[in-house]
Amino acid sequence: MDTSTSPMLDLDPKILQEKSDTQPPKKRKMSEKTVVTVKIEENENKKHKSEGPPSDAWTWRKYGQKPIKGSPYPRGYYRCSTSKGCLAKKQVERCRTDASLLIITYTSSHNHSSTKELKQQKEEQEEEPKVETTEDNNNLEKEDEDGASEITSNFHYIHSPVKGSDHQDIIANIELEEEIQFTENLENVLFDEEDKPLSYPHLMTFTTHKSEENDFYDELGELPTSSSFTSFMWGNFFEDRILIPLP
DNA sequence: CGCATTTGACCAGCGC
DNA sequence: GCGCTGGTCAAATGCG
Repeated sequence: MDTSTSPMLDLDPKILQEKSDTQPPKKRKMSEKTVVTVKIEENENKKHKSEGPPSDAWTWRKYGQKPIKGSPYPRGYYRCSTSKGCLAKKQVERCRTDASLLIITYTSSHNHSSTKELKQQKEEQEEEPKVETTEDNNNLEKEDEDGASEITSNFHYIHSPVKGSDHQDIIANIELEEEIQFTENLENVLFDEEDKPLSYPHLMTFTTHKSEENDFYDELGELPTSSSFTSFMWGNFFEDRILIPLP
């Protein structure tokens, strides 16, 4: 990893788009990366396990997994399968020294709306021609404004200004400051306009199926394949993401 | 039967 | 130039 990436970079999604378009597709040195650290509190000890399958937001298809040097945990490679031509990808790995931390690296951006958004748009169009743009930003912001609930999720979301290989230090530093903020964001995103919970049942204490899978991952040190919570991350992504252009 | 996941092989960038 | 490592591909397998 690079030790020279700056955490304070342009956050304009438009710039992201432009850069992505002009950058040649290289295997490494991707044009933009957004790194998000997710803290998974396992105090319930796999009891809540809950990784419900993705439904509302984007769906991700796993296309690879590789053991990462220096980390006991493998890194999973996911591609957005919501839309055929979507270039969005993400990498999910566990923090080397703290298995309760997931480091999610997003690459590229979605060129489509999430299924949830599509549904929302459709409903809006049918019921009432709201004067509202269909841009991702607006939709996501709208979500953010709605529904504050008291969900204290089992995840804490932490933005990580990627720096070097030592995520731990960074995480330790930013966790206290940003945890609160992310908890708030999470609460907001978890609900849509009607205060109905969105597709993050696993974030709540509700128990759904797929629990065995989570167990399996926990035991093997694998990464949760559930994409719903990372889909949520995309929601926050547009507001708080950190772009990390590589040199 | 179709789709998602798994997993080993392959390819290419990067550092020495 | 070579070796290492990360990232992607694709066949096999599993699941709904």
